[in-house]
Amino acid sequence: MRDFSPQELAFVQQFKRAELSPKAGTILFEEGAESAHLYTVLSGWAVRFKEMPDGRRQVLNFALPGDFIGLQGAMLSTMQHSVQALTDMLLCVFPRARLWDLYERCPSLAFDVTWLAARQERLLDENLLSLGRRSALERAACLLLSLFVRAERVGLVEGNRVLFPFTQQDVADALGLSLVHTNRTLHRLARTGTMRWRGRSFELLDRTALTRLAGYEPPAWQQRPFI
Amino acid sequence: MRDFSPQELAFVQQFKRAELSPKAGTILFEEGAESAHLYTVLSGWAVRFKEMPDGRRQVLNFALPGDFIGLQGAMLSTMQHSVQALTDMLLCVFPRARLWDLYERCPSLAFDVTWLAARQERLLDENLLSLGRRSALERAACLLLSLFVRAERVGLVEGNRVLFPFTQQDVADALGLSLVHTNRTLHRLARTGTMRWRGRSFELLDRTALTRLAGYEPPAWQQRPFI
DNA sequence: CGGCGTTTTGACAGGCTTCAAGGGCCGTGG
DNA sequence: CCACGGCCCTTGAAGCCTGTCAAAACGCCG
Repeated sequence: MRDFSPQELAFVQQFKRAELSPKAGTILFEEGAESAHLYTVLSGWAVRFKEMPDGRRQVLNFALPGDFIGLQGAMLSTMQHSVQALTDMLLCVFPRARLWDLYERCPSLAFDVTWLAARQERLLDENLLSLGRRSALERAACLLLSLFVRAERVGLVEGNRVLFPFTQQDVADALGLSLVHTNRTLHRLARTGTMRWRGRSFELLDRTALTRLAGYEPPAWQQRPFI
Repeated sequence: MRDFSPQELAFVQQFKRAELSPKAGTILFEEGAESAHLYTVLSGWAVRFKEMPDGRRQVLNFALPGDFIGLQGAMLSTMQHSVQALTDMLLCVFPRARLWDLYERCPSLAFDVTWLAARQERLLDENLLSLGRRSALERAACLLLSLFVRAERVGLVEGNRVLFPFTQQDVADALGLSLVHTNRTLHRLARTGTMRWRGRSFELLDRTALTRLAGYEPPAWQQRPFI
C-alpha cells in the first residue's frame, strides 16, 4: 500500500500472528456474531452484505486486496453485516484485542486505519447515490466501472480485462434490482458497446462512454498521503 | 459523550480553538472543495448529501449532536459530498492540520475518531439496505424510527415527540423516492396509527408496530466503550 | 449423460415517477 | 387590514420502469 518505516514494519510483524486462506464461499463474518479479529485482504475478493429475515439480500460493497474487513465489528461489538469470500483468499489476521495497542503504540498505523475507514465511507456514499437516484442502466455502469477502477489500482486488470468472480445475482443484490431486470440491463449496457462481460471475464471497451453513461466522476482514487 | 480523563480534557481544550454558530441553511461543506477543518456537532441538525449535475439529490444521512462532520474531507483531501445546516447549530471547530497531532499525542481520542467513523459506516449500511431492498413504506418507517432513536439518545425527545427540522423533500431525497410518492407514503404510514407527523413535530405512537413495519432490528445503539 | 446453478427470454402486474394543479401557511408590503 | 408571493404540502391521472411468475437454454462437473 505504501512504504513503511522500520518501526512500523516491526510493529506490523509483531501483530501479524497469522495468515488465513479461506476458500471461495467461506463466510468470514456472520451478521450478529462477535468478531475476534479483523482482516486485511492480501489477495482475493469478498462481498459485504446484509440479509433480511424474509431472504432479501443487499450487497453493501465488495472487498479487494488492500481493504480492511471487520473494522465495524471490532469497534462496535457485534457485526451487523456478513462477509463472504468470493474467491480463494489470503488474509492477514489482526487480533481485535490488540487494536488498542496499535492506537497507543503506533499512531501512524492508527491513522491509516481511520484513513481506510474514511475511504470506505466514501464508497458507501457513492453507492447510496446510485441506489437512491440512478436508473438501472446508470447504476450498472457505475458499479462495473467502479469495480474495474478498483481492480486496476491493485493490478488485477490485464489489458482491459478483469476477472469478476461474482454472479449476476450478486450484481443484482448490489444494485438493488431483481435478477431478471439486472440481466436485461447488463445486456442493454453491452449493446452500447462500452463493455463486454461474458462468463466471468469483464472487458472495458470505452471508458469515457461508460463513465458518461454512469453520470460518474471518476473519483481520483486517493492514495494514502504521507501525513 | 463520555467521561474524559483530565489529560484528554486538556488536549481537547487546546484544540477547541473556536466554536461556530451557523444559521439554518448555511452550507458547511461543499462538494469538491478542500476543507480546512472538521466539526463536532454540539447542537442542531445537518444533512449530508450529494448532487448530480442534472439536479438529482441524494441525502446520505443526517447529523445530530455528537456526530462528526467533515472527517472524509480531512482524511481524503476534497469533499465528495455537501453538508448543510438544517437548524441553527453550534459546532466545535477542529483544525484539520492538527488531526495528526491528535493521533500522535492522544491515542484514546484517536480511537474515538475511528469509533465514530465505524458507527457512521453502520448507519450507511443500514440506509443502503433500505434503498436497495425495502419498499417505500418500510423505508419511511425505518428512517423515521432511526431518526427518532438517535434524537432520543441525545435528549431531543420530549415525551414521544421530536422536532424534525426537515421537509418532505429532504425525506424524499433520503429515501430515494419522489416527493409525491413520499407524501403519499407518509400518509399511508400515518394511517397505520404508529406515528404522527404534522408541521415539524413528529410523534411516535407505537414503537413496536413501527419497528415491525420497518423490518428493523433496533440496533442497540452502541455507546463508546471504555477501551 | 444427468443434474444443478446460472443466464436468458417472455408476458403481465404494479409500484413509483412525472406532469399538473390546487390548498394552506406565513411573512412582506401596500 | 388585506392582498400578494413563496414555500410546502396535497391530490389526481397517466405512463414507464422495474418486479414477479414461469419456463427454457446454457454451461459446467461429476
